[in-house]
Amino acid sequence: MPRRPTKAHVLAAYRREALLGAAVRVFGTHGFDCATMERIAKEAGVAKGTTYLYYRSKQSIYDAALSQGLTELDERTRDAIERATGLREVIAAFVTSRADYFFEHRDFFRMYVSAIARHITSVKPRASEFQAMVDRQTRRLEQAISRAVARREIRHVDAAAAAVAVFDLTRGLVARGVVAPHRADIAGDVAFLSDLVWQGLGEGRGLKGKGKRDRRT
Amino acid sequence: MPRRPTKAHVLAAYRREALLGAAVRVFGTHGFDCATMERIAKEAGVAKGTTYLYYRSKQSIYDAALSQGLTELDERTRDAIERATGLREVIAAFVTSRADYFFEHRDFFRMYVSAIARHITSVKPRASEFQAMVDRQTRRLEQAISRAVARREIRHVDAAAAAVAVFDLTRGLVARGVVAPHRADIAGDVAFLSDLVWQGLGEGRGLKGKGKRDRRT
Amino acid sequence: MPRRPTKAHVLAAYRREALLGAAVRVFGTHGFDCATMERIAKEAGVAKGTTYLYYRSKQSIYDAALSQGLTELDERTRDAIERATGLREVIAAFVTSRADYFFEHRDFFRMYVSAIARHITSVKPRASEFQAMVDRQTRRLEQAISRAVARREIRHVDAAAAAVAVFDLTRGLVARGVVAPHRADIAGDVAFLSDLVWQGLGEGRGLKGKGKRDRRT
Amino acid sequence: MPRRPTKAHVLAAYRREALLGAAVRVFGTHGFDCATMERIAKEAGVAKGTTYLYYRSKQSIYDAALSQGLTELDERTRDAIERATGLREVIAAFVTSRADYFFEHRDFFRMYVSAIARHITSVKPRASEFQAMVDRQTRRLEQAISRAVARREIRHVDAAAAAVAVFDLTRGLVARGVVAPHRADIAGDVAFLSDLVWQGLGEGRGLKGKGKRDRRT
DNA sequence: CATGAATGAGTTTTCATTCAT
DNA sequence: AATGAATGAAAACTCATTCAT
Repeated sequence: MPRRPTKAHVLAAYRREALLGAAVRVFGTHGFDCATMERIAKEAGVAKGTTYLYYRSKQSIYDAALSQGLTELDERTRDAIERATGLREVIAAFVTSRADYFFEHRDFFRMYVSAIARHITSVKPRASEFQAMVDRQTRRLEQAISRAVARREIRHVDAAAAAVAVFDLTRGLVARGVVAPHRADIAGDVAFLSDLVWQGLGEGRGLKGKGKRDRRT
Repeated sequence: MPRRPTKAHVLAAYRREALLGAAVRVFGTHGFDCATMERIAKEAGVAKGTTYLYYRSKQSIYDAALSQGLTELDERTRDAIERATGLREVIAAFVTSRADYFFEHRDFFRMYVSAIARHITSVKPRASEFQAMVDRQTRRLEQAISRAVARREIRHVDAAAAAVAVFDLTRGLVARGVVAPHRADIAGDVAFLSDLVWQGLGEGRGLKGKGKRDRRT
Repeated sequence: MPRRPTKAHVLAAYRREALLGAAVRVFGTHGFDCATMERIAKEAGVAKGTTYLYYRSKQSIYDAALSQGLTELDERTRDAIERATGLREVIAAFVTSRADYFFEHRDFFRMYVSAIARHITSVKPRASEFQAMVDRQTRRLEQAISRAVARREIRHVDAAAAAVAVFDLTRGLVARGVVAPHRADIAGDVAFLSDLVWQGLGEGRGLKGKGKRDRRT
Repeated sequence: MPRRPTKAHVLAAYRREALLGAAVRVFGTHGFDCATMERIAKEAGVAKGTTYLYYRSKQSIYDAALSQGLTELDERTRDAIERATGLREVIAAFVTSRADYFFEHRDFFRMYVSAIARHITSVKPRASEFQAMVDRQTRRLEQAISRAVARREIRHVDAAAAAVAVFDLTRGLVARGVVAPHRADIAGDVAFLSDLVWQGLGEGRGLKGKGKRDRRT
């Protein structure tokens, strides 16, 4: 019976939110291993033990923070893409919305990058869940590209490959912007990448091609 | 009189090499913080204390391993690029040589990615040295692009931006190959990216452009 | 509002006290370098990690233990001297109060001696603070001697030199009592030293003298 | 058949000497625990392993160095005392010769002090041997005092107590000179102490006395 | 619910001692 | 005899997690 937002429920939600924000800041500036529960708790304004009332473990608060950020990011990207018409606009929307989000949440971007590193580093663990979250990020873009191919807006490319290419380019763009915060021409960078890809996907000069294949890892 | 590769010298070189290899494996599969000197030592077939006869600290063996790999990688890329004629071949050579190197040394790639994460996570430390090593990786590609622009082989683009784009695409390609080792069509991926960029850099259909600017951060 | 000796405060004070006591015992019987935090913790009845909740480092608990002992010792000496009238009584009070304190706290004496050795061994470190603590020990005696000279109770001697002489004699007396606990005639020893000095400071038989000079190092 | 100083024997003697000197320097400036065999070896100009050809262990080279220094010191004191006539001269000779020796060998003094601390700190170990070496130091002075009592040169005091008093005063004098090397009036200090004791031992003003007892610990 | 004191496993690093060359 | 590479035990210190209040 999930009704009536009790005072307790409100407080609990507030706490979880505060903890998640603190977690992003601390994990983003220290990395998983160097971050301490003590620091997260202090940053969230609670006692160390309280943290464990809301999250089972360090790993679990890390996962929650990561997941929340990725979901938010995904929503932003989805909304931006939905408003776009034509692949050219979709690509620009994808790059822009993601870059904007990350520049607004630099700590989250740091955390995100280190999560990827953690994922690559260590063959074992719950790879699939994180992988799935990341895959979802390119899903919509991939679909837009497929449709563009179908309606002959662009040449016949592997939509998944093209999507991850845009994805990778965006990540690199943001990474450079985050480590060198003084750099200015983000808008120019975005435009450059969009054009590069847009033109790269057009009917071109003697391409050796690459047929449509299933790209899903 | 430092001549004559003494037996001792040979042994020492062998040990350093073994330790570096072990370090790459362990750092690559555990990350800096979770890697233990004990494990590195065991992996190298020596006792824990021995490690410290060759490297002053955990950080120092990490740095050495990273630096050696990046240097080797750079040399491979340089040689491949030098053999190429025309920008199209240069780009393909860059992507191919790096992808090949990383697929031959997956553990090093893991270590490399986690080094980047470490670099992004934590604004403070000896950023510059690592940054310089990474920058060097794109230097040659950037120069080739500049020359291609000068001789009108491609349109007038920001060479640095184009170079890091290729760099980022390559990294993404490799990352996917490393986490999903079963995937097959590496050659196809390389061709796709090369084409994408090559065509993207050509004289194209109504680009909104981006003038030449200094991209150096 | 730092009032009300909370239950927590009492417990913390108790812990600090227990740890200090344990530290004196362990440092006293093992010396700084051979003492281990584990042993101190066990001696205090807590876990290893707990020690670090109360003292930042091994050095810091050592300093605290030493400082507390020296302060207590100084207070005892001061009280004893204040009750004395005439230099003869002052000297006896100095020797007696210190000897009593050390015999009551043999472990602290051991620690104290090894602190002096540490101070002498190694020219570099935070010498001054420890030196100041030690210097304070002779301050009051020196003043009493000065006054005795002024009122012609004793001959015109260097008060500082005389004070450290009494100080050194006391230390030797205690040291012998501590290493050979069976020895009995402490009172006799004290009397002997007091007399030796008292008579030594009187107007004597053809002294080659030593004028008043500033003795402060 | 200990004859013919072989070349080997000479070399060995030289090595032992060099190692002992190095040991005094290193133990004197670092204390037993912080001194390393490596450093001693380097200081002596040999390899680490070589040290173990001449001394079984760290403890054993420590003991040897200490013992040699104490023996030398004892010989110097003995010679000085033998040349003296009358207790007053004997006392001055004792203080002077020891102070001189220590000021010539400050590192040895440091080592000596830390050896005493080690002896007091740790009830267990081969106490007796070191104790014996130290006791020997006061033996001759004690005998001279006994004779002086016998011939009524001084009042009837406990010779052993008087001897250790002089001993302790000398140690304090030297310690202050060693930690504060700039201080000048060593000669003045020596004279002051000699006078203090000499007069203190004379027939005095209303002493409460202390009978002759066996002082040997 | 919230707290924060307590725990102890785990990590890096040092160094006396050994031993093959 | 001399060397110095190798060893591994030991110790300070950190921090995720628990639990009594």
